[in-house]
Amino acid sequence: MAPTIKDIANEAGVSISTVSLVLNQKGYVAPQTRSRIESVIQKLNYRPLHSARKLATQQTGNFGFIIWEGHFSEVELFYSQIFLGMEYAARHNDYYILLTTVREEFDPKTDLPRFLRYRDVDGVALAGRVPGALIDYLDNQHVPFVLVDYEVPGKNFNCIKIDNYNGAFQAVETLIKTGRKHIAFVGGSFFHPSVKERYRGYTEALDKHGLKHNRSEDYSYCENIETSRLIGEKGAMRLLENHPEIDAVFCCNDTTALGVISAVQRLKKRIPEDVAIFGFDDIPTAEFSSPKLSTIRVPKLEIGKEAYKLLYELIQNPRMAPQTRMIAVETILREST
Amino acid sequence: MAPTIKDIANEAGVSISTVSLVLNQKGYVAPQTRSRIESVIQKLNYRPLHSARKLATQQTGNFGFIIWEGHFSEVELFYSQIFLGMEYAARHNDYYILLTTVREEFDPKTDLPRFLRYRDVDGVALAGRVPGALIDYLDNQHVPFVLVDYEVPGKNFNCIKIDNYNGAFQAVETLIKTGRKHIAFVGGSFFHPSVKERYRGYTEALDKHGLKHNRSEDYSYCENIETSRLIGEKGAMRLLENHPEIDAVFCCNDTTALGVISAVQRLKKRIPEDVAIFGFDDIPTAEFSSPKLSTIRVPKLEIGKEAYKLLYELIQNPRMAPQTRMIAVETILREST
DNA sequence: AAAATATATTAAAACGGTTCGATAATTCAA
DNA sequence: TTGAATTATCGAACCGTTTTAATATATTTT
Repeated sequence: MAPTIKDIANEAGVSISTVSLVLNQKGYVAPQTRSRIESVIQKLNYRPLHSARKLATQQTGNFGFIIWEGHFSEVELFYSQIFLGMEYAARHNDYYILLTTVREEFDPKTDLPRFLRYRDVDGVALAGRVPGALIDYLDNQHVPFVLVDYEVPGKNFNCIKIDNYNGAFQAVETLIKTGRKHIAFVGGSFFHPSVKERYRGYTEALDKHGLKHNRSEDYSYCENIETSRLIGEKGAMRLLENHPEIDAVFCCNDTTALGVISAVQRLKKRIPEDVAIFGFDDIPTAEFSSPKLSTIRVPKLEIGKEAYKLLYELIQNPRMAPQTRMIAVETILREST
Repeated sequence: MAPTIKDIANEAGVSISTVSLVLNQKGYVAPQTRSRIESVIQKLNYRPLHSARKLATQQTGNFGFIIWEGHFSEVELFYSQIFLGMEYAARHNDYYILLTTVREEFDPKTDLPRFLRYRDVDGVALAGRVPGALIDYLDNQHVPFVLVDYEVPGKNFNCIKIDNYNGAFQAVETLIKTGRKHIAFVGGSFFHPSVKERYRGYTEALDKHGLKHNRSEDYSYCENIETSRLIGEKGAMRLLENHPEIDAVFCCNDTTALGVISAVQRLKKRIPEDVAIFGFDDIPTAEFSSPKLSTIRVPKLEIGKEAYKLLYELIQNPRMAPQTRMIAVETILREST
């Protein structure tokens, strides 16, 4: 059997209280006692039992990570990477991250994730767009939570945001600086605040450089269909057929951009000579597409790490005022521009 | 505060033992007592506290899910889907799945996942190829584990296998039946038993139909480089340049096939008229590539579910003899053949 | 030198469940 | 009718920690 705190206490000739104190670095323990206990711990390879510790401290030691079922599969590895970032951060700490998905038609009565029903988490990270009913539930039940890459307009929740506006602005400005005059926008639905922000970055970059004529609705294509890739293909087809003068496309994410690439290639136009293409996210595939995709790198691991940190601080200090943390992005130039 | 078992007992006018009995459906409880207790539980929305229960039963209530760091990112959503399958199965039960990755250069001394170091799991699922040192560790420490989509030659471990041989055989036979005479093979390293099996299915299908001349080494390309996609591109390039007569390529997985597709398109050959392409796995992207990819569907969710079930049985009956469960695959015909 | 403070250790009471064994009431078999 | 078996309930021990408050000793301050 695995040794318990009692075994350590006996072996070291002290009470279990003292062992607990060195375990948690609390109170006063004489230096030589401490080191004696520590060496016994080493020797017996002792680890405190999670459930016992959690029972005593009245914490669960878990954070939840919730994502739309569709997102987890569709948006490639974007959210998986954010999850990994959280998991990495949690490794240096005493928390486990429980990943689960919720269905598109979410009803808190029946679809509440198990770890919420059983109160098995101390807090929750919500990745990407997430059912409003879920957010309301967490808010009402006072479960600490942070929104990751999402926000609720008009509400002041804890969130980790990506600097979508500046990323888009930089991307489009880069396109303009390389001489592109007719820059189109292709993306998903404006339901997602990130898309909105990226679109805003796009338009304001155009404005700054006096390319207002790009801003007609004709130059942008937004639709909410099954997959981002399909949006890219359909969008590129329609825009390029109606407007052969288009010489660059800024895409609202990389998956969409991959769709655009394949459509442009089918139309026998050269990339980047005839049409330059810019993505957003820097998913792993972006580096291996042909041509390799220029994009705005979103540091996904760092986002996860930041989400973890915020959640952790929230647990330590439950009355902390909600805050927003903005994660900077980086321009990555490859072959598609 | 959340109600405890004591609150339920008081409210129902019984002892906590009795409440515990109905909670766990054990022993004898009079029908009317049971229903009285149940309605109190309903009314107060009581849930037993995980850590308390786990402390008492001496179980952790967790299973681990371990995967190479690279795999989780590279092989698209294959393993994420298997994870999801496990998570779905666990939902109807009392287990949580803790997902973590291990580095390529794994050393049990320093890189042991936290939940193993702290003995926080009752069992572990290992997805795909996984460090031998990790398997040895689990075996020595008698941690129940199952290999998913992997096996160790010569060792009799619990595992969930995909029917790679028959899948490959079917795929190649399908190609042959549509008149293809020169069928190439492109894939990753033979380090992975699945690749070996798929190659065996490939060769035996050729043999059965008297296409032995395909079997020269010239018709297959295997390399272990960064990404499967790149393997596909390089492989297709080399094979098609040296052997213009090749009229079909069987790929060891879908990601590789996507690489092959883009190489073939770059060589200005038509798919499937000039070259038919067959994948393996049926990753989500397969349905949205152009042309859409014909492939062998591997039921990833089901694999996860089966892994969970096997692990669960293993916990119930620790002295169960190691067993292998084979998951059947399905041919999916789309546009690339 | 006495009082106050800091250091060191521990016994015992939680934390919220499960389970063993005792006890009592009821049903069954001989 | 009696003894055994079954049904029903509960007290108490236990699971492995943390934490509070008490006690003892050493050190500092007045």
